[in-house]
Amino acid sequence: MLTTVPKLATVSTAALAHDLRIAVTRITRRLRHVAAGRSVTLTQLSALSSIGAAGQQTLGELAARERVQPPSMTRVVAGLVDSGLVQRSADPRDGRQVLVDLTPAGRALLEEEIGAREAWLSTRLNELSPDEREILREAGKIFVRLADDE
Amino acid sequence: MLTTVPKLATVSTAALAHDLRIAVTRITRRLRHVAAGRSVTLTQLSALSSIGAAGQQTLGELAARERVQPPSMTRVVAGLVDSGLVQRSADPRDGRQVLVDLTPAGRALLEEEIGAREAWLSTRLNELSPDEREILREAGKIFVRLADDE
DNA sequence: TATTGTTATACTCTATAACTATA
DNA sequence: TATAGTTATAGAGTATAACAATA
Repeated sequence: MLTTVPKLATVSTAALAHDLRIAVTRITRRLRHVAAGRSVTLTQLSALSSIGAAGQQTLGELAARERVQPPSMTRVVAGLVDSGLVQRSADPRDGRQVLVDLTPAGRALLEEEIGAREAWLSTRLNELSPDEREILREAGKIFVRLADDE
Repeated sequence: MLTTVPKLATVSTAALAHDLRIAVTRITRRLRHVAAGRSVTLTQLSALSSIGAAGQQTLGELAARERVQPPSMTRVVAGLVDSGLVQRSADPRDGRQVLVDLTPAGRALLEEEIGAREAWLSTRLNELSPDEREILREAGKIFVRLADDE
């Protein structure tokens, strides 16, 4: 069951918001649980993905892209550097800034992660109908748009 | 941008899984940020919602329903009890068990939260098209189903 | 003086292991 | 001995405040 007041769910945006909060909370819990024990955490994977998508960038840019505060990103990057997946270098033009980029190992892991068809979520998605997958594909785009909203 | 390898996103389930992980990570981050400073956290709201939906139940049942381990639920419930939103009582038939239920304040808060049209997510959802809201409604159902999957 | 990033600290969320109370 | 829940502890994820280095 998705909501405490099922009838509202079909008519009210506020109820949809409530249902979505619960749904997102639960799926996140499950994804983090499944991710436990893997080589990178969900947060690290998200950062890795952003670096892969946008290429070498400053830590501040990466924090903004990931919508976290700089101190949080400092910690995430430190973990990735420790794992050999990301490298830091000084910005030759501005000594205050730190440039981050994927190492070859980081790029390999990112691609392996994308291609990991045996992953829990991939398996579950394969059990869905094409229509349901299309819904999730569109929902993912909307979520990212909402998350990026000012 | 949703993925590092946009072309794959339209053809591969694995890539969809990756995109969804990122999307869910980001929207969760945003929702938690928006929730900060409110009276209950997302986790507490989720538990409150489960108690509201299923009524008085044991702590173990609630933990199972929320898909967390009992120690985690002990802490969540302790916070809710401290806030006066949930009450605990001994099960008269089995002294080992603890029954939890909403207090009137808990029920009121849950309903207020559901009806909080001014909330960030509600506002954003209202800016979407009806079709987009329908996608999110369906996606929410699928997420809950996936999260409950064995 | 303003900006970039780091360190220190704290709070939420969750887990496993060890323990207590009851059955 | 088995079960329900709690306590102790730990790790991930995030934040704000204070600081250092550079511009």
